[in-house]
Amino acid sequence: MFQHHFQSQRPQTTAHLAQTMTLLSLTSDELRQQIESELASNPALEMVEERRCPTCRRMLPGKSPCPVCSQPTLAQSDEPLVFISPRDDYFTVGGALGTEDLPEDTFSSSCEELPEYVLRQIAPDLSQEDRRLAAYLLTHLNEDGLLTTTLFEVARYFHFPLSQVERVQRIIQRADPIGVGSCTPQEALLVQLDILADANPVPEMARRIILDGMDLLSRRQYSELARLFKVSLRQIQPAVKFVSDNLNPFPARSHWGDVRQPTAANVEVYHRPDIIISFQNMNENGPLVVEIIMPVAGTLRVNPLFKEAVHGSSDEKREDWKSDLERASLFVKCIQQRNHTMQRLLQRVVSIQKEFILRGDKHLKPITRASFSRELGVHESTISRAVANKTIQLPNRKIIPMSEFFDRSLNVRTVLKEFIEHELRPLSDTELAGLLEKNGFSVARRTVAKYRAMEGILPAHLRQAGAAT
DNA sequence: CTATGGCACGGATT
DNA sequence: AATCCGTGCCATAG
Repeated sequence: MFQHHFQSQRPQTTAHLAQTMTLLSLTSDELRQQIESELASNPALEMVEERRCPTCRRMLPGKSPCPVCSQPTLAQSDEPLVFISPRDDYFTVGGALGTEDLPEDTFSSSCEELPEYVLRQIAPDLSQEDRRLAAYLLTHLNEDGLLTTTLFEVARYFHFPLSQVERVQRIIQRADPIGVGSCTPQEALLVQLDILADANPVPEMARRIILDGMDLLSRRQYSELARLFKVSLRQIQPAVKFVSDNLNPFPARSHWGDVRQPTAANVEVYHRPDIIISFQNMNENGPLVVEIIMPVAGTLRVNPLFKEAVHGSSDEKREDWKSDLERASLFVKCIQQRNHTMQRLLQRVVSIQKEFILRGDKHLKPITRASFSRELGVHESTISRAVANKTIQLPNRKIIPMSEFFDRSLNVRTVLKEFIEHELRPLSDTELAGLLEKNGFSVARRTVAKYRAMEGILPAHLRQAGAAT
């Protein structure tokens, strides 16, 4: 039914469908490459710059007010606000379109708002002069929230004494993503540790392993670490756990992978999300704003002048150009199709998983891709493609793979973890299964065991009793 | 006998 | 069509 409508509305070839499918499965970064190469090879395509929001620099299609920071409009609807957001952060840094040669960590969309966010927190406490300094420092952060220049450079640039720069840096480091503006991950950890130490007891080993064992720590070579300090593995264990649980060497980055067992290789860390969810106007009670990133400097369209010219001319080139036109319009349609699908998908997903987004893992509703495909009237595989390989940034700056929205067991695992954390005596898997059952999660005993393993929790007889946090 | 981990089957996902 | 994930069944450890 909808399928028919869908196809008759767009009487395209199978090529169209195929291309849309391909585009759908691309991440924003890959999409950028696609668009760039298409743009370069096809003269009929052009990019039109959009108007920018004066405050947040987002590009706004049409004349709509900025959906992210416009205060008054947009009623308090419960529905999330989903829109396509062209972001050219990737380009402005390098100046040119080819940014391939830029180092990985030059910039990222996720840190665009960070400087402003931090500055807003600390600005009231700063003098005019320091504010300028802070602003400068904050524009030299990489995507991890670490400084890309040295304090010395900055001091020289401003002709300020180094001590002054250091003072401002210290203030920045204590602002919200604690440790932001540090020069190294190590420094960030130390700052975080200091701040935590004010309020809570911290393992005395923690400071030492960060200070002298940073190298080994980051490579998770704990036994080496123990040897370095001439203590047993058991003795440094609490400190290591403390550090990995509570500290984050990349202040702007959501999570530091999962620091569990020494499970061999590096854990994947995400940056440059494909989708960003935030609160409208940073208001925690406001509606959610969902940006689907289009990593280009505007909107793509068929160049009307080119079209005109082709119709007018009778060159022998005319046939070539006609095919260019054809291809261009096809490409644009595909992009639009992609965006449309993403938009509808996100609208629904965010609306359903709002609790999860706001309150955390426990509230994830186990939904399936299949149910969405029915709801949106598209094929299952369409949803799969749209979800696969994409990452999404939550309002709390965590970046998670989009597939997490469809994790069938995350909520159960989280609750399970809580039970085990709060248990008074080590509960067996069977008991845990029963406990979960009572709370509305019906899982087999065998599955409890699997989840435990997934979370790196030891079996009951190896856990020590009465672990209260 | 109880608690767990290994293997394999069926449905969901890709 | 190939792969992943939750579960049931069974062997093994305590």
